[in-house]
Amino acid sequence: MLEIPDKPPEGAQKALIEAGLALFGQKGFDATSTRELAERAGVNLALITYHFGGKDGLRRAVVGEVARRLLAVAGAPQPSEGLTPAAALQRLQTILRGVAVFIGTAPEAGPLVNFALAELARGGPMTDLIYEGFIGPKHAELSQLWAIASGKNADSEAVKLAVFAMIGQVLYFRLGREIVTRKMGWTSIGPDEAGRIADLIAENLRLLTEGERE
Amino acid sequence: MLEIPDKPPEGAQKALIEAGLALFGQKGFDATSTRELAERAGVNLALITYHFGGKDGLRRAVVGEVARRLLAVAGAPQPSEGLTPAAALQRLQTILRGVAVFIGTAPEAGPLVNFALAELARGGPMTDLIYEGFIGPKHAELSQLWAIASGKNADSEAVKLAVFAMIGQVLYFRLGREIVTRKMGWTSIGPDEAGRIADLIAENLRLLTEGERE
DNA sequence: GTCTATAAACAGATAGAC
DNA sequence: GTCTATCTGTTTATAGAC
Repeated sequence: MLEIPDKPPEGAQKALIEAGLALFGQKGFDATSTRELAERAGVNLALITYHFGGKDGLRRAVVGEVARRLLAVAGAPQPSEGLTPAAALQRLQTILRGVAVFIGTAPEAGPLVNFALAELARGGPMTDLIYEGFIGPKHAELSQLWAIASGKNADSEAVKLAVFAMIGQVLYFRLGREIVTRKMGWTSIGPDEAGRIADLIAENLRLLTEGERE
Repeated sequence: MLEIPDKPPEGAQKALIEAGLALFGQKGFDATSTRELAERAGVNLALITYHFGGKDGLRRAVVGEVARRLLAVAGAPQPSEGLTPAAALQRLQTILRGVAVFIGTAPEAGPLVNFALAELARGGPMTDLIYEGFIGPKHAELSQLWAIASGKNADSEAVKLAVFAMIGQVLYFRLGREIVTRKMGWTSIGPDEAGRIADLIAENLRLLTEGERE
């Protein structure tokens, strides 16, 4: 059974997971050899099998670590009952701004998000862990906030789809990072650029939820 | 020099490109062996090297074919001068609805989009071809339409970013297809579901552009 | 252009010493 | 827990017959 670890790993395990996170995210799982992983982690090749049972076991461990970190970035879900529409909108904006700045500027965000997206796109067995541990609860929280802000029902199809569209807006700035920087004439996405992206998304949220309320 | 082919390939080359499109998109480039490619294409293994110079040459050929098909789906850019804001909005909605339905329901869309996104996320040499041949021109057209519909300047940062956010909304419904179907309680994304997604995006476009105009 | 046969390198995994 | 040395299968690429 797959689980999300409570505590960060240590020693050789930590080094291997770190190497897996970087290399899997950058080059993809299949393009990364066990020898590369061991070299990058500074440990012996045989330790992959010893600690994780094999390369695929390391993948599972990396997924668990990804879920753990995403949860930390997104913050624990908070009850949203009793919020006014304006307060719900503000909390939505705060959450998405934090995510936008994180995926735009945090050095470790690139491989982490790339790895998570690749796992999700494949729809393989790792999807479950990422979904149940992170996306499921977070989506529910966002849906409730969106429902309050827009005056609609949290369980309605419109609200659930709207939350997906909102997530897509944020993620594309990581996935299409090459395209974005090129088209915008930026050299990279730093704090300034991530801030402007966050501003746009926050404003879009306001327009969408207020428009829905009328 | 990489080029977008004018005409579809034939014979063994076509069969190999078709196999590459399906397998690269589904399993990823590195996870696909040349033997699988040859078997699926129904041709001899050695023909990959003969026709494309190796596995990586086949990847290039597949990218060219992807760009060719995406161009065909999105349609040739049309001049947008003289359009009223309402007409520009309607054309935006038509284009995005077409793309949403295509990536939601076309059987070949999954591997094709997955492959293109994987290439873009990697930011490797294939990015150039996809960007210059497809995304660049299309983004310019969408920006002009958005500018007219929202009353802003097509070269402004706000408009260019808004177009990226819009593209992200559409793409996530393919990338996160597993998550979407699960969360929505759908068994798959068929014409009905794709239509409802398109409706949402069209409505979002209206709210965003009209909101900006005020 | 297409095939068979094979080369040369690389993959992931493991036995056994320490 | 960590290491060396090695096994076994697979990978891509190619030489050469047809």
